[in-house]
Amino acid sequence: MARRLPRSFYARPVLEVAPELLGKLLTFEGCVGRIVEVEAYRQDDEASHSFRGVTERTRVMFGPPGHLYVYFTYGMHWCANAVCEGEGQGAAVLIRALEPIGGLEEMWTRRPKARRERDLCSGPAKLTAALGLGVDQLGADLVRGPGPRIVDDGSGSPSSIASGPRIGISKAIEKPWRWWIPENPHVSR
DNA sequence: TGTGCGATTACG
DNA sequence: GTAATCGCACAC
Repeated sequence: MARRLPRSFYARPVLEVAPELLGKLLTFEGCVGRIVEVEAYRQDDEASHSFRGVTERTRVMFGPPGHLYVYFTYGMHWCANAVCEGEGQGAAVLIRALEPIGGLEEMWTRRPKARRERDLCSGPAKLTAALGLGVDQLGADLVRGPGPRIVDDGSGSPSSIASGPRIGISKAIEKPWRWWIPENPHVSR
C-alpha cells in the first residue's frame, strides 16, 4: 500500500516539494514516522549549507535528487535532508519532525531522554537519533536504495498546512520556508 | 594553524 | 537562560 516517491517527485523546485512531503512516511530499518514539519534550503539562500558552493560536506546536497543529505552539527547531532531539484542545484528539504508510527520500542531505546511520545521525533536531530540515521546513510538513495526511504501510504495530503520562518538560523530569517501540520503535537517547539 | 559558530537538545 | 561538543569555513 505504501510506494516510494519517484525521482521526478524530488526533481522539482524545492519550495514545491517541501510542503508536499508533509504526510509522507520516512522509514528506516523497521522504524516509521509521518513527516509533520519540513524546511526548504536552496543554493541562493544565505542560510543554506550550499550557499558557499560545493565542499566536501555539501557534495551530496549538490548531487542527484532523491538522495539523503545527512550532516553533523553542534558537535553531537545529525540532521537529515532529501536532496531536490537537479544535480548541481544544491537544494534540499530538511526533515524537522515526525509523528512516530512504527518501531516505537526501538525509538524509545535510542532516545532514552524522551519522556513522552511527542519527545521522540519532534526535532531534526531527535528524529535521526530515533531512527538510527547518521553518517552511514549519507548519500543513501531514497528512491532505489535498500536503506532509508520516503513513501506515500495513500493517506493524502494534510487537510491544512501552515508556513512561517525557518528555525535556528541567523541569516535569511525572513523567508517563510518552513511548513508544518498545524496542531500536530509532534511538531518541534 | 587558529578561531568563531552552527539547519540542536536538554537541563536549570 | 545556557552548557555540551566538534567539524567546517574562513581568517591569519
